[in-house]
Amino acid sequence: MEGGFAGNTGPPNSFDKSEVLDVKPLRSLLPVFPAPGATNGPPFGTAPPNSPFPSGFSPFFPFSPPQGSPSTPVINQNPFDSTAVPIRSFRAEQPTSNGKNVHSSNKRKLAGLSSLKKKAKRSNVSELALAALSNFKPGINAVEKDDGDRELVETVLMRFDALRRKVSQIEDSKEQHSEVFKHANLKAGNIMLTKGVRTNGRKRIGVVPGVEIGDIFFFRMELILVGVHSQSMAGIDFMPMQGSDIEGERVAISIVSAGGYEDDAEDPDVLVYTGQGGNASADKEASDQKLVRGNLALERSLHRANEVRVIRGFKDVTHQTSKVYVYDGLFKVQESWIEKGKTGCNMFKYKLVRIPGQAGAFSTWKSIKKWRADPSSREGLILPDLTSGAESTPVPLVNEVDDEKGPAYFTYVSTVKYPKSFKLVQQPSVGCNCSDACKPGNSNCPCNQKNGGDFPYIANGILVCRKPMIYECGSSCPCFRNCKNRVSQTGFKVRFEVFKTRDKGWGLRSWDPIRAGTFLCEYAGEVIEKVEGQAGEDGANKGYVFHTNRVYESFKWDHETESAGEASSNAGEAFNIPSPLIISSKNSGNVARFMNHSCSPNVFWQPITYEQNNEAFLHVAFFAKKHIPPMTELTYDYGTPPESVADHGKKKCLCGSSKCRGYFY
DNA sequence: GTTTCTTCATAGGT
DNA sequence: CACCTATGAAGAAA
Repeated sequence: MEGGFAGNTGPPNSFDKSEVLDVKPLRSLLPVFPAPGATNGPPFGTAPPNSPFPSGFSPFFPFSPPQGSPSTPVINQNPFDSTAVPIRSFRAEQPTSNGKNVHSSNKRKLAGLSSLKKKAKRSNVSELALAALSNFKPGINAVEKDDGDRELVETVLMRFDALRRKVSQIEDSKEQHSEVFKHANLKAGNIMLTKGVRTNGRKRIGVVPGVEIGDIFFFRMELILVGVHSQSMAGIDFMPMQGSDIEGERVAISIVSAGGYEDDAEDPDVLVYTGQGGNASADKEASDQKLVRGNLALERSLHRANEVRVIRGFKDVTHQTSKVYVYDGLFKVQESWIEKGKTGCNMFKYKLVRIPGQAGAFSTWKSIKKWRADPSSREGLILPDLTSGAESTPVPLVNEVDDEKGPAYFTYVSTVKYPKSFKLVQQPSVGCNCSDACKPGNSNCPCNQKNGGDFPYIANGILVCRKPMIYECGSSCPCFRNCKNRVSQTGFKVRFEVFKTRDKGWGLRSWDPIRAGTFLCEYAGEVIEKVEGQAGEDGANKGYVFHTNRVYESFKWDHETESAGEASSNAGEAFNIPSPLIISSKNSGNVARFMNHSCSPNVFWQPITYEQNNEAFLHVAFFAKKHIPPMTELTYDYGTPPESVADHGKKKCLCGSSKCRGYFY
């Protein structure tokens, strides 16, 4: 995969580095850290117990609500309550004809200017929009900035991504090639750092509180924000060695291996990492690497035997152009040597060995890669595709825990079916006039207008924020099937797996790493009338029902600015459902029927409508609440019945979160 | 304190 | 997709 060269797990030429490079001799170092005999007892406070996979999540703490605001109503009957900042109504300036050349020739000069001057060059529009987005309460104190925990890490990551999605949405709505900010992730990261919304900002050796092995990231900025690796591009992060008697001694504390150099990562427990520098660039030829900066720090870490965090980066299978990073735990540098790289220049090599006893992360990814290539190699496989081809992506059925051969019989259907008699509560709406695909910035597009002017999705079908209702393009829209406003109706793209859980029956998880905001699937099944007079509210459908009229715990997912208004700021995350909907997946359904309940879930639902054959139908769509590592069980909050319908219908909850309500329905 | 330098980024193009 | 290039920001070093 990484094209590593075979057999390079040892030093082929152990010649003295000081002969090749003019460096201070390192052998004067005394191995004072750590204490002898203490090398094999790393603190595994973050390792999930009793599970080969990252085990889910600590309680999710939503963003702090505005001071004194009342608790959020869950059902909001006013669809236009949302007071989002109206940034999309602006139109970007046209670029100058030779804007590109001017820009590049000014590059050198601009580099030295203050950010203020650079900003002044941008259009007022972008500045206004960004200023509006920057106007939020940091909600993080000095202690939390220095040292985090699981809640803080999750909150910071979710707030970053909410902001990034919003910046990206603004970027998408601009005219093409207009002179606006690019790189939504950098802009969002910059705002977060400027406002001090970060955690674990104090550098440290070893475990980062709240960051667990197997956690995934989609931007280098995210690594900085939670203190895993505080270099925005460089692969080696280091810090001063405390108590060192050597002037300016620095040890490596984390490295990123992401394909930038010829690393050897065949063995999950051994990483042969290439030092930094020596690459050819626009103004420079390839050269020998020097024993400075990160390389020197790694050399010191070899002598000091300190723990080094390893983050591995891969091409994201679902978004070919971008990368996904996995925190793979603690390693130690075991040896180093110099060898000639492909350019013929000397490269430093560092052999890092994984400290034993840690939960698997990269090893899980390697297994998945094998299953992808040969699905029949999946351990415990019962059925290669339980959808029988109904979905474009197969869904294997596996059981690795007991002898059960599968769930009770049901018919697989990919979408929700309304009975003929169903009384439509929504008028069919007019389609758009967009010829090929609806454009995010087109304020004349009726589909955009129905969505309140904001295009609901950014690239790759990522949801920007929750809405009272999302209106996708329907069959009367002339735009093509691949219009970006048809995310939920084109079927799921995630490589799911239905598996037998240890204590909750069958469950759902994914082979793919999932970004926050990713559309997962809809809740398929038959729309039914309320069943009266039977045990529990669902009667014979019990356990396989979705109700839109249950009480769902409110949570904050969107980026929230102070200017959005105190009183109604949460209203945008309540729903506007014209009339309650009950879907049963008892007899027929899709993968959603296997999703279990959790009181701190990683998935949420969102109502969506689009029209088919001149009738508008409501769909229940599921989206990822946060980044979800592969093989992590997918769960959503089942909610509670509006009245205490039947206490005997409740079940003991096994979600295990500290926010667990004890029961679910 | 300020500026320059280095860096296993990204996104969008061909 | 394998490569190209424009844009770009953090932190260390100067």
